[in-house]
Amino acid sequence: MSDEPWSPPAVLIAVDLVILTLRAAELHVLLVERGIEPYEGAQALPGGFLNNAGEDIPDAARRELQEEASLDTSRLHLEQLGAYGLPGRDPRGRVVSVAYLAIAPGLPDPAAGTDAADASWKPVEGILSGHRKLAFDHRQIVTDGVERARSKLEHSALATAFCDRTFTISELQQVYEAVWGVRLDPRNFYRKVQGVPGFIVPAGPDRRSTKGRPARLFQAGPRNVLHPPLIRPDSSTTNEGDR
Amino acid sequence: MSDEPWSPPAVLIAVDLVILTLRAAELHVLLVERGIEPYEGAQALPGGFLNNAGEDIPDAARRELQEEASLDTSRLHLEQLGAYGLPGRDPRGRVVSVAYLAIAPGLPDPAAGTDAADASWKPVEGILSGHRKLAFDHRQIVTDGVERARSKLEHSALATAFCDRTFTISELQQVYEAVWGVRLDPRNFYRKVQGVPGFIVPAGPDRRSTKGRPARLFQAGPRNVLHPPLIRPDSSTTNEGDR
DNA sequence: CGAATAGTGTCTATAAGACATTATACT
DNA sequence: AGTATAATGTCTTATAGACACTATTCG
Repeated sequence: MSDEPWSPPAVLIAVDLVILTLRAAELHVLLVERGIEPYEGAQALPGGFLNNAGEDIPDAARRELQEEASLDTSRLHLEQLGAYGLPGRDPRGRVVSVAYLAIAPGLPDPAAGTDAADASWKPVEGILSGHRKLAFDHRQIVTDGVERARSKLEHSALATAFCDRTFTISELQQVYEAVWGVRLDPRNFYRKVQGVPGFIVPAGPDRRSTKGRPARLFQAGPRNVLHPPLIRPDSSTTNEGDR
Repeated sequence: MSDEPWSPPAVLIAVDLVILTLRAAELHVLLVERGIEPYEGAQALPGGFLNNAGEDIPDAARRELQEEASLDTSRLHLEQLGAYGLPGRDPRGRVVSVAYLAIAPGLPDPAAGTDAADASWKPVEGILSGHRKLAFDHRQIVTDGVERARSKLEHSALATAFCDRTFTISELQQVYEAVWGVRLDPRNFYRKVQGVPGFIVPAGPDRRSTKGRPARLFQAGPRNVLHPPLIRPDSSTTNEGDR
C-alpha cells in the first residue's frame, strides 16, 4: 500500500441545469433539442462541458445557460443538486455531471431565430411520468430537482423566485399549488404566509387590478428560512428511501 | 458557434467521506492523517481518487472507507453531499471531489498497528469553530455534512443509524441532543418519538439494566420518512442563505 | 429507604384546517 | 344590482412545550 507509480483516471466534467418555471399554473422545465450525437434530436437539459481546466463549475452553469437559452443568469437563484457520474451514462466516455437547480419567474417562449431557438419549456408532468423521454439520465436529474424544489418550498422563501419582483399572495399560492401539485385553502394560506416574519413584505402602496378587488402587492422579504415552515399536506404517507 | 475541433478539459475525480458517529455524547467525525503531499501530516477526511475510469463513485467511496479506516461499509448508510470543484482546491491540479455522508454507530478507536492506525475520531466542534485545521476544503465539507445530518434528523429515521441495532429511547434522544447541540425534554421526546408510526418498533420482550429502572429496547422501524417530523428547536431564528 | 433512571399524565399556548363573512373593484 | 376576487374572522382539533407524578431497579 505504498505509493505506486500510478495515476488516477481523468474524466470529463459537465454541468446540467434544471430550470423550473411556472406557465399556465403548471410547473415547466427548460429543455433543449440536442444538435449533435449522442442523443441527437432528443430533448435534454441545457448543459455542457467545462470550458477549460480553470473554469469554476457554477460559472460554467451560468455560461451554458446563457449560451443555450439566452437567459439572464444574473437574477437567477442557482443551487447545486449533486453529481451524477454513473459509468456508462454518457456513451462518449466517463463523464461526471454536476447538476444545478434554478428557479425562474414566468418567461416567454424562447424566440425563434435566436441561438436559443431549440430551447423550450415543457411540463414536468410528462417527464416525471415517463411519457416524455430525455437524453442521458436527465429524467432522474429532473426528478431530483423537482423534489428538491418541493422540499425547499417548505423551509425557504424559494417560492418568491418563481414570481416577478412584486406579486400578490394568490400568485404566491399558485406557486405552491403548482409545485406541490395540491390545492390549498386561500384563507389559511393567506394567514400562514402573513404569519411568517420576513417572508414577504408589502411593496409600495400600489395595487393591481384585473377583475375583482385589487390585491396588495408584495415582494420577497429579508428572511430566507421560514419560521414556522409551510408544511405541505401529507401526500398520503408514502414511504420513501434515499436515492 | 459551430463545433470547433475542441475537446473539454479532463479533471480528476476524488471522493471524500464525512463519517459521523457519537462518542461520549458528542458528535465526532473520522479523520485521517495524510501521509503524502500535499498537506502531508495534516488531518483530512478519508477519501481518494477513483481507481479506474470504470469505477462507480459510491463504490469508490466504500472502497476508500475500507482501505483508510477498515470500516465495515456494508451496514453503513451512505448519501451524497455534493460535488466540490473549486479551481485551486487541490494544488496538484483540477480535482472535483464528490463528498458522501455516512453515519456509524459508536465504534472503538481504530486499533494501532492496522492499516487504519492513522485514522481517528475527532469532535466536530473544534472543526466547525475553526480551532482544528483540515486539509483542502474539508472544513467546508464537514460543515455541510453536519448540517445535512441535522436537517435529516428532522424528517428521516437517520438517528437510528447512530445507534446499535437495538437501543433505548434515551439513547435515541442523546443522538438528537448531540447532533442538534440542544437539550430536549425526555418526556416530550418520548411522547413524540412514540407518536411517529413506524419510526421505532419494540425489539423483543427483553430489557437492559444499568442503574435505574430497566429501559425497553427498540429497533429501527420500517418507515424512513417521519410523519409528523421532529422539529428541532428554533436556533434563535438565524437567517441563512444557500451555500 | 434513597438514589437513579424509565415511563405516564396533565395543562396551556400555539398552529392547522374547515368554513362564513365582509370588502372593493369591475360591468 | 350582479359578479368576481381579495381580505378577515371564527371555531374546532391537533400538536408543542412546560412540568408533576408514578414505576422499577439497585445498593
